[in-house]
Amino acid sequence: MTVEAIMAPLFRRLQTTTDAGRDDLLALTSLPTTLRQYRENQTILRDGDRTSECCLIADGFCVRSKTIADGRRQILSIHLPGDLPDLQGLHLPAMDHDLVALSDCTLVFIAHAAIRDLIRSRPTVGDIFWRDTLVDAAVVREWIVNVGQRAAHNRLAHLIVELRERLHLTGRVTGNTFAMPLTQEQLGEALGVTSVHTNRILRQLRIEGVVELQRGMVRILNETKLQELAQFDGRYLHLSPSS
Amino acid sequence: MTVEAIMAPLFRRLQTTTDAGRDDLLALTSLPTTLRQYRENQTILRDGDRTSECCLIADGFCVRSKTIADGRRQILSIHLPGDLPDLQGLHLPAMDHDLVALSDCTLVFIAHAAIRDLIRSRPTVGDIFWRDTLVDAAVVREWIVNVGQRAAHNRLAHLIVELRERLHLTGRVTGNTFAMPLTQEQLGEALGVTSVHTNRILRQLRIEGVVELQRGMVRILNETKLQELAQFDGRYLHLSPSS
DNA sequence: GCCCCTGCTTAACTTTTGTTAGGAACAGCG
DNA sequence: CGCTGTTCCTAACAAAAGTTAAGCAGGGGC
Repeated sequence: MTVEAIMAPLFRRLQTTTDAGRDDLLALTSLPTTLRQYRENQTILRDGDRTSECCLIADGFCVRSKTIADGRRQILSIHLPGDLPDLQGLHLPAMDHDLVALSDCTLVFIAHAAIRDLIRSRPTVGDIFWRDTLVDAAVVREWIVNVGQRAAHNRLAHLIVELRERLHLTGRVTGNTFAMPLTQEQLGEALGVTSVHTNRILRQLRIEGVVELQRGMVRILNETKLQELAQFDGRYLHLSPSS
Repeated sequence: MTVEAIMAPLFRRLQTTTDAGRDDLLALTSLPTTLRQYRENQTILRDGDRTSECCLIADGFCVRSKTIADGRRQILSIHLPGDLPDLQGLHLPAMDHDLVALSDCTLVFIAHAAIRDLIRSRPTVGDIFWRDTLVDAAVVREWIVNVGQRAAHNRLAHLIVELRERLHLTGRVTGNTFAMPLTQEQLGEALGVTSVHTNRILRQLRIEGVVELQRGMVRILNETKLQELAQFDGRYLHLSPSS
């Protein structure tokens, strides 16, 4: 896999969401990287780990999650190709959550030292990365709203729309279908409900002809109804450099 | 109010949580600031606002919140003296949530331009601020776990302990008492439950002799029981520079 | 001192969600 | 091909939380 192919989703995302210059992106390709493959369900980083490198998702889906004392688990965010899910490690030495591969994944790792060097010589890259962690935080804030205030079926609708918007950025939506490789159990952990209840909601949405979820693929059946349920306002994704 | 008095809580916090040098802190005092007072319940920044300055809380409590279409509101985080609750504005031009004064507040505003200049001349200050936004994000992530997985009384206990830990950083806890100036309605908005249910939980905790909340002051009656309920693991606060 | 407003408190009732417990479908593997 | 383990699906029942509707308490303004 070439560096260009690995970095493609990141570049595509940065090109539309930031005003990174051509030379900034080029500088990124010169970073030394280590490619690693992960299997479905494999833990990439564990709560408490101390990291000396950051990872970029070249392919596959990952989640951040936290497990509390009684064994319950909460998924904190879903990460797609082009995401840098542990960029915070640059300034927070210890992980405060797990990073897990949802599907088989291709990740590349970049040493913190190399990133720091690049930022020192090119402060704009630092600004782009800082902004990236801030958008990430904005997504996490909206996640709180979802889990805290919306009814379960609205939550699911909102998550589906968010994921579609973010996948669209890197050209991973075809028609009304896209990948969302979470089991109903994991979906429940993301939404803060049990797997039984997730199943109930999915059935309801299927029967009402809103969306269908099969073998990790979402198919949107009725866009209008979906929008109505999701009440999605994508400003928090900060998709344009000026937002 | 002198610059020193205004910056004191920020300095105290940075001194224990980062390895900011004396000269870095000194450099902060030289930033031009504008002092503004806000009344209880006054909105400081509105969802959608475009900012050209950041604020530092010198005194009082603020919250970030989001209101969804049906009028429900979710509180996303609580901010204390020494916090920079809209530092993200440095790289995200538009607010994606509200910032509201919970109590009467004293804030100072610092122009983005001045901060950017300082960061350019002192990259360490940039690192400290970046880290600050990352810790903020970590707190928000834990908030998801709270709202998503814990039962309502555990949520409240967790919030109380978190707040105490953070207030302790700037010496705002005396014995087993500290300020938490949220109405039961607001507490519900923070925990993702209704005000009626908040009242139920508070009554239960009062009867069981765990905590008492009166006129915006928390009084911890039984530390052991509180810990048991909160299952608090403070690593996510990243209180030491090496964590 | 009284009024008014906000916040607190409670109860009765409804709805949502969790729990427990199965069985069915399906994929991977020997 | 049949075994095994996971995921999906469903139902019956229990618990948690929301809704609605009151009355009460206390502080600020007149």
